[in-house]
Order: sequence, then C-alpha cells, then structure tokens
Amino acid sequence: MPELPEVETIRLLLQPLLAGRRIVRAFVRRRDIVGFPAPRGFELGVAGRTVEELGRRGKYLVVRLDHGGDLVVHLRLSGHLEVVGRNEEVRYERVRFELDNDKALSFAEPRVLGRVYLVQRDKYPPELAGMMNMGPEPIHADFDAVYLGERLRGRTAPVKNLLLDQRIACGVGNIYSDEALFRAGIRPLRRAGRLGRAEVDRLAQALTDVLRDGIKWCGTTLGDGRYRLPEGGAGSFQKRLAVFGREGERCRRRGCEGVVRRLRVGGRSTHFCPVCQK
DNA sequence: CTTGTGTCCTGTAGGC
DNA sequence: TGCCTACAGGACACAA
Repeated sequence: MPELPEVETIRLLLQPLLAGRRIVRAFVRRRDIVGFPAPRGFELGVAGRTVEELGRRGKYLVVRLDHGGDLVVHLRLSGHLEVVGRNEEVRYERVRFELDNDKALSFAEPRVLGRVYLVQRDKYPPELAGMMNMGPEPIHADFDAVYLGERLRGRTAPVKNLLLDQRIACGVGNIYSDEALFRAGIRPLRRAGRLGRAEVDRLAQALTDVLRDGIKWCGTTLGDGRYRLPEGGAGSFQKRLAVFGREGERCRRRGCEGVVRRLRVGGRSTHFCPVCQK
C-alpha cells in the first residue's frame, strides 16, 4: 500500500511523537513479522532504547535509536503505524512498542507481509539486502533523465515493470508509476529501451513531480482506508489521481474524450488513458 | 543479466 | 445467507 509519499508522510507525522521518547519494551505478537534478529532478540534489543529521529529510504521507515541501532519498518501492502494509548487495542496488531509516556507505537499488518528489523547502523544483515541495493530517490537531485536513460537503455521489459524495480528508482509503487506514466504521456506496456530522449526526460520529471505532489497531499488513501495518517486522518492525493483506480471513467485532462483503461502488467493492475498516452 | 511467473498471508468484494 | 474466486498500495525466489 504505502509508497514513498505515504511513508514520508508517516515519517513526518510520527517524528514529533517519537523523537526523544524511550521504548520501554516491545511485544512481538506475531513471530514471522520480525525479519531480524529472532523475535526474542528483537524484543530485548529494542527495550530501553531511546528514539533519536526518523529517517526513510525508499519505502523503508528507519527509526534511529541510541547506541547505534536502527529499527527498520517496511509496511508492504497493508502495514500501518499508529501511536495509541497504552491500553488501547489495535486490530491486526503484530508488534507493540510501549513508550515512556503512557502511549504505545502499534504496528498493525493484516496480511503479515510487512516486516520489522532491528539492526546495527553500520552492519545491515542480508535480510535487508533489498534496502542496500536500492536506487536513488526520485525526489532527490541524483535522480535525473540522464540516469534514468542509462538504466532503461537496452531493456525490453515494459517500462511500467522497471518503474516498480526499486533498484532503478526507489519508492515508486503501483499507484505512482501509473500516474507518472500518465503525466509523461507514455503507455505502460512500451518497451523501456525504446523510449525516445524526450520521453525519458518527461518520465524522469513526472516521477519526481508526482512523488513530490503525493507528499504535498499527504499520500493516497483509497476507498478501503487502509492507509491512514498516524493520527487516523486520511491523505488526499486520491482526489488528484488521473488514472489509477479510474477504469471506465473519463480522462481528467481538459477536453480529452479518452476513457481510462485497465490492464495487467507484470501481474499488477495498470491504468492509462489511450488518448493521452502513446 | 534479463524476463516473466509464482508465492508469501489475510481480508474483502463480487458473482452465483 | 453462504460458498467460491479473484484481487489487493510489495518484494523475492525461481526457472527459462
């Protein structure tokens, strides 16, 4: 569910609630949610640590602890972080971190696909290889059309697939890839290596823009409301989606008669306007 | 190395 | 109402 803008929003809102707080102890309520180390070691390693600040890398949230520890969280499709009252119960809660102020940080994950890790900052284990091999952040300056062109050159896979590859551009998921392709006027099934220079330019810019817009509007809360802000509110980028989830509806571009179509690309539901995208 | 496909796990929506 | 299937914001392990 959460892509870069959602994780960044969570980071920004959680930061003031957690920074400087001590985690009194941790309860693992579902063992396979802990990616590293073993659940018992995770609980013991977290207990007593103080949160220094919150960081993010792609879709990973990094809670920096004192003594050089990083509590790394990946929300995958349905994970959710929330600060709640100490006695408040949370549905689908998998890990609970008791804080020193009668509140608790709750990690809920109905599908149990998300993971938490406790690692030393200078020594990430192989379980987090995906994070180590991640490409640049599309919202930063080291991501540009020259870089993207290099990575797409010679590739025959559909461009949509490569946008989802975190080694190329981290933080991009199913929603924002569709939206970026729409803004760039490129069909998702186009072979990545066949894009022209102007198209790559537009795509790089569109990725940067759409992720920044997503952050600006606090992310995308779809109908099921699975992504919520840590205080419970909703994001608002869903109101600005051009194609994602709009199959059969009219294209948003002024004067365009196109109807949004949906197809399956690399097993993922994919949306585009057949008029605006070539 | 690249690519496509299946799998992980659970809940929910929609068809019959 | 109840059963069954398909699908879901992600990432990997594979096979070809």
